[in-house]
Amino acid sequence: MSQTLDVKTLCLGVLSHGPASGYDIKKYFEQTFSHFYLAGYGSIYPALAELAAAGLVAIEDRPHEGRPDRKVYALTEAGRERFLAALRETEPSHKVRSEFLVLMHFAHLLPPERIAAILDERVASFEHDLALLERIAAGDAAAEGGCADPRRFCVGYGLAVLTAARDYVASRRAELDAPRSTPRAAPKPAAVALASAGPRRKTGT
Amino acid sequence: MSQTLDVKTLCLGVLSHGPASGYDIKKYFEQTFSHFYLAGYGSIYPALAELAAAGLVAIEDRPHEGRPDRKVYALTEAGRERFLAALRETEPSHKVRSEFLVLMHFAHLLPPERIAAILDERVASFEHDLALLERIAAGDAAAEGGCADPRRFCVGYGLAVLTAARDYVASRRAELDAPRSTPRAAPKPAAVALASAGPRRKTGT
DNA sequence: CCTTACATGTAAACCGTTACATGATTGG
DNA sequence: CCAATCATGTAACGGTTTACATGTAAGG
Repeated sequence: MSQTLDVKTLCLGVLSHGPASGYDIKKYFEQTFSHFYLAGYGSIYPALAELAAAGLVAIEDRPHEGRPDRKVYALTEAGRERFLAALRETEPSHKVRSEFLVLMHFAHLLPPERIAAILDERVASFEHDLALLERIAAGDAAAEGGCADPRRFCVGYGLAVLTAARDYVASRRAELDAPRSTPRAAPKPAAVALASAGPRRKTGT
Repeated sequence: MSQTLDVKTLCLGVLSHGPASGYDIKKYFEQTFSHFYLAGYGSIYPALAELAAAGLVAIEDRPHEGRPDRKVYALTEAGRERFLAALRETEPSHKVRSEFLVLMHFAHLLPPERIAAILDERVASFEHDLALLERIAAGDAAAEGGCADPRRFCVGYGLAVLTAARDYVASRRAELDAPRSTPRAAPKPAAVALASAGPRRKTGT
């Protein structure tokens, strides 16, 4: 079992939906994988070159005037088999790398304005991602094709998790603006429930 | 603004809580950062060596009999400043790399048993992480020190997000065992609700 | 006019993971 | 007796990110 799925394999995966250029593949990554996998041109183009050298994809050159030739890649039978084999051997790991949470862990070392700015930015970012997913969900509902089904899991996952994340961060952000009432007084049930899921009354002062 | 926070900087951060050995630091990473940052010995030890060479940490050698000498690292003033500067310059990014979601995206290419196994494993993994966070939350509540406060945000975040993730995956897993009712009937309001984050009564057995 | 989108690629730097190497003590 | 814990480190490998390099066409 290989722990990781590299860009090369992901390119095969994208091409399993149909032929595409490197540029198209990048677009696909951005639209569909953006909330769980990232790849830039710097990894996609070399990956495609290696795949072509290995006979896993076929290239069709479509000359453009002015623009560089558009190279359209298509999965070969060998490529399809390789991709299925890779899926079979891949462990379903799930990793987060969050500078945001590290910063919040060390929040006591940062000025309050910075904390507020960080939280604002994160809420905005989550909302941006949510908007993207909602557009996809709406499109799927309209299309109603069988092919939309497999994607739905990931979209639903993203909506569920991002919503929870946004709500949590937003509620903590709101606390920063209204700290006067109870700097650390007892009840404040909403915040408590949020922070720990284990209700915990601070024995005030 | 540097996009990323490397292991070197994170070591400074851990040491800002007090002196520790490389071994201790790894433990800290596992216990406290596990759901948003990973680091192994292979990156921690070289990082500490570089930090020492740069004068950002001081080493105190504590000879042990039998065991290799325990090297306890402590932040120097220069180290503390460097860490604060790094925090100031760090963007609060937040990235996910999920082989799990990639596999689910291509679920139509995998046998149903595999899908079931993947979902089961992921639910188990989320529950493992949740148990860890709940232990921390419980410990914090007991300790009740001022130092617990900054950590609380991250623990609360983890609880909120992991709970949502676990619930979503578990509900989808349950559907696999009871798929007969509506293979592809027209409206299917339940499925829509599910895909968009609604917790959902399992249409029992 | 200027920015965005289209379109492909290379090279080097940077980092992290993995595997290797060593070895005593404690608890089941 | 075997596994886990304590404890540190190196070297090779693999992979991604970043910066560089080039150029047209359409739309605001």
